[in-house]
Amino acid sequence: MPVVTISQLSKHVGQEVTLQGWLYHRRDSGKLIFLVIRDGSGLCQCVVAKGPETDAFFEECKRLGQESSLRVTGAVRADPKQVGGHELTVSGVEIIHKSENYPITNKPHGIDFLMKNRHLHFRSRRQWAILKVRATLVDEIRGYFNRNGYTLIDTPIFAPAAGEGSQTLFSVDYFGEPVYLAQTGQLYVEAGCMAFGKVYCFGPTFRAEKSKTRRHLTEFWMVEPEIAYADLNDVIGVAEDFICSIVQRVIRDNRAELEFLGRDIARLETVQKPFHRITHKQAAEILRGPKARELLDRDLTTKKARLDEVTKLIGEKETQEKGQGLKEWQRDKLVAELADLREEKDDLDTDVRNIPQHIELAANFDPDGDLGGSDETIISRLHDRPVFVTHYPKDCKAFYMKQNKDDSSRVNNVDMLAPDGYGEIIGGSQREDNLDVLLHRLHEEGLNEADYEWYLDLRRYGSVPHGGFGLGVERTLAWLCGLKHIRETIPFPRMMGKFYP
RNA sequence: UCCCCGAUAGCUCAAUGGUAGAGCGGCCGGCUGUUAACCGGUAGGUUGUAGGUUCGAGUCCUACUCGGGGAGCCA
Repeated sequence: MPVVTISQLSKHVGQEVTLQGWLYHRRDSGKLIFLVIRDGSGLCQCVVAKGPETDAFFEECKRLGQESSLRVTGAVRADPKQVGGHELTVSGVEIIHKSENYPITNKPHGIDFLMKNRHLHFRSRRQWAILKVRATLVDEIRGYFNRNGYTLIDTPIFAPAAGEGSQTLFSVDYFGEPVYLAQTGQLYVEAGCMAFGKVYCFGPTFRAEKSKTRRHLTEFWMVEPEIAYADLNDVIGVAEDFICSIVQRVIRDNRAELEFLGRDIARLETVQKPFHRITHKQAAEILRGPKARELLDRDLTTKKARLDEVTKLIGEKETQEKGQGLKEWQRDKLVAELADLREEKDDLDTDVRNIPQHIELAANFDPDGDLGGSDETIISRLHDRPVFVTHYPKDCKAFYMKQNKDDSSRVNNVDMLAPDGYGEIIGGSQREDNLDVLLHRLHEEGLNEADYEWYLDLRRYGSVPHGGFGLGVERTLAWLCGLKHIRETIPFPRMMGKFYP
């Protein structure tokens, strides 16, 4: 009997095939058993009817625990009502392993429990869908640069103390000497572009910042292209083209997953060239101006109204839930609705508490300061496409960024803000190619020149204008999938104080 | 580092300071088309830890531990 994957079932309608997978869900009804099988490519309901043909395994199937592994043979039937659109009428079952007491059930679980069971958690549909999109995203990242003449340069993960300066890094004992886990491959990739013209590095990167938010991981993946003979405009052009390419590829290859995740695909389809381009000065004007104020005032009013509404709904549903004579499914529905409402209420509570501060921060925004998280959200929400913000004050940026020739207080850098408040997913710049200016900036930042000798060589031997950017894979994926929390975007998230499993 | 919230059965949650409960999951039984199936039965607890207040603490107070969210910092 041919072994096929569930994703290929449409080619085998009417035929007898074998599936090999795991039991995702089981229901039985006396003389019928419904086995929903998962094989990594999809889900398929397999029906075992009591009869002479199924006698050998019927009773065993009835007791089979969730996530038991098995091979199922049967005739394929198209059935649009079923998950995946097909159903198998079972003629044979081979049980490989009986699983008992699988911890993750079809009822709601808390996030702490799910994260402790992450090694099992990503067997479930939603997590599976997210990680399928991740695989496409990663493939397109590599594909985009490979197609466009970039050479992959792998940069070291053990890095000497000299990084970008201020950030907190993880320290490792390296034969008795302290080294650090790399927080960027950027300086190395600059060396690469002088050898290969256009290069990129792609790998994990590490930050020891004590950030406990839905946007932070301590270990995350970043791709960093670097281009010789490029100015800021060239860098922005590549970033724009690259983002469009990623979005189109994911829409094309993962429409079903995005739909399952409830992502508004039409919203993603609006990601087209050209993106908005504003300078940091223009951003400051927007933040301090009436439009930002109006947006936040409107936000506060609607959120307050919704908070009252949600609070009232919770009260009503709690009363209903305590009432008598409810069917179980009615109670389940209420419990699920209550959980959602309580979560929404928590979010609204924090928003209502934070918005007045955001109003303050925006109104008093320092034109010579960095954009805060709330400022980025305001800017991105006032635009219908991704926004490039350029020319930040040099004091809040890294030493290697190219000083602007018209305004020496600014640098030729760019941050790209994703739509819908997903924040900064790209940060890049043209690099300082003048040795004297670079040395001056290095000293200004209080960095040790000796640590950077090799890097300074790049400006001594054939220095050219060049630049590049870094894109955070997990934040990008959270945006593409419309997720609230970055921890779902990576198979085994590493967060402050968490490294199991 | 700072601020807010939380911890009760394997899981999700209840319990005006007064006898710790329900649903799911497990186990046993019933049902030929179920979709988080349904119906009946059954086992399952040192209420995060340590103190304190009280006749009496899951509930109030203090500290700690762990978790969630946010600020700062960042992709």
